[in-house]
Amino acid sequence: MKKREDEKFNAYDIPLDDFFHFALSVDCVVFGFDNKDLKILLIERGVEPMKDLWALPGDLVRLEEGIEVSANNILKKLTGVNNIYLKQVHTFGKVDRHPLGRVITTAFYALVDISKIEISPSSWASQTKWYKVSELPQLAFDHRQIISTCINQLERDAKLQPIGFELLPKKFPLGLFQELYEAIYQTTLDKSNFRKKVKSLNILNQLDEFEKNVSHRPGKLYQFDKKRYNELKEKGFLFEIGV
Amino acid sequence: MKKREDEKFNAYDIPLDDFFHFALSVDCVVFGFDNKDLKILLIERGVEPMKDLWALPGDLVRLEEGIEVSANNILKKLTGVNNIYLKQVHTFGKVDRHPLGRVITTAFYALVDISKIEISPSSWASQTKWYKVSELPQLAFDHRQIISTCINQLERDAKLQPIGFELLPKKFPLGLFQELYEAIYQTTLDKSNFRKKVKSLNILNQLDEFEKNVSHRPGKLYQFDKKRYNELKEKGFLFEIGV
DNA sequence: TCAAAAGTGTTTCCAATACACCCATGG
DNA sequence: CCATGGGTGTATTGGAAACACTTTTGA
Repeated sequence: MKKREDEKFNAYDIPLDDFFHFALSVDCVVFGFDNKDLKILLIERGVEPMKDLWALPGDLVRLEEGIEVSANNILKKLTGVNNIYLKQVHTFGKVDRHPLGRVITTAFYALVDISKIEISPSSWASQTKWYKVSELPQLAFDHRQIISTCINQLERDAKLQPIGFELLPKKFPLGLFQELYEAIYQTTLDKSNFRKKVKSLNILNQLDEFEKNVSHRPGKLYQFDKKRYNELKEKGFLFEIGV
Repeated sequence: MKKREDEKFNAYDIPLDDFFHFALSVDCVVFGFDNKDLKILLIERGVEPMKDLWALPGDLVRLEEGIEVSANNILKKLTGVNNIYLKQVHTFGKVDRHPLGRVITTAFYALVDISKIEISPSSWASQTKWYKVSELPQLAFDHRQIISTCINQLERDAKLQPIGFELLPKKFPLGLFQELYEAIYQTTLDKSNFRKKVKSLNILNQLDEFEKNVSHRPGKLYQFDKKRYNELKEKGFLFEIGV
């Protein structure tokens, strides 16, 4: 890092060094889908400030650490899994949003297959819990707003990208797929029409396997065809699913 | 601002003060529409680093200044106009993206009516110029990437929101409106169908005025009906214009 | 034999698309 | 009188939406 003590900069003629006193944090809105509900993973903070309040998993970024790397590290700590699907959504920078100083935070959302993930509380989290998006507790900082922004973004993204696959097991019946979209859009969809539409997208592989241990006719299992999806995406193809 | 010299924080057990050495900047991708082309406003940097290179208008954020406020101030300086349409797009935080230290930057795009805006170079800009998006010069920092991200975002937004109105004069003929969307989507659209679609959205007021001084049949002028737009938006109405 | 969800087929209807044509103005 | 873009009408078609129906499993 260069010396910069007596340089001037910027339209205000303020010593350059005065600008280098921000902290940057990363907060992750981790979405999961479970039992017909869209859920978010929250932690109970184990450190000050706002100790014991529910909050988003997040952390301060170190000076030599990239933002995306930092977000990935948080999820690695929490789930043990690397390279979870992450999308940067928005940066929140209100002057007084953090009691310790000028901390701006960049919010990401993450999508995980809730059935495959084991959560392990870490140093800054004394507890973790999946909350339904409709039943969130009181939250620290401006995390309520962050969540709301991320939910909106997820809804918009879900309409144009086959994002849902990240939230489901590798193999899944179409009924589950539909329930997921019903949870995201908070609505109900016509079964027949939903199936026709999804199949017409040509990004699903039908398997020769069936659901097990269900008290109704077992559904065929499907798999996301990522290769085919990327081919179509190249061509500018749109994937409108649901509403 | 609180004392924090000897507190500890965060999973890494690093002194808290070590985290407060980021700088934050704001960069604006200002879009305008002129003569059938989508254009971006660039400045020639009048200050180090990267002096004399073309770059996005932007500045370091002061510690006591909000991010959005900072973006607004930049545009105010540049155009003399307050409350220009601004949208936060993405935050870029690569560790080595800035030669003076760890500077992360939040990118916004702005939409202006190019015919109503007078640009005045300010302290950090020795020159300003509107460039076609297809003919950009060499750019400072990672500004090429920032622009590319903002163009993508604009394209996506234009499909779902009547963003185009910000780029046009208050009163405009439908032909101009169509040309704008053709510039954004880089395609041509069928005149008759475009008109039908736009009119069916019910967010345009037809005026009793006509274009002047054109060497062809003058077109009727239209105005954006913001009130009606907001009503429909409340109801979750979608505004797909063009492709 | 009942509940519950899988899975399919049909009809209706609207909106996207393609395309042809006429109109008004300046030069 | 022609080039230019404004402005309108119509036929076709594909897909969205609504809804009825059959199938397969566990309990």
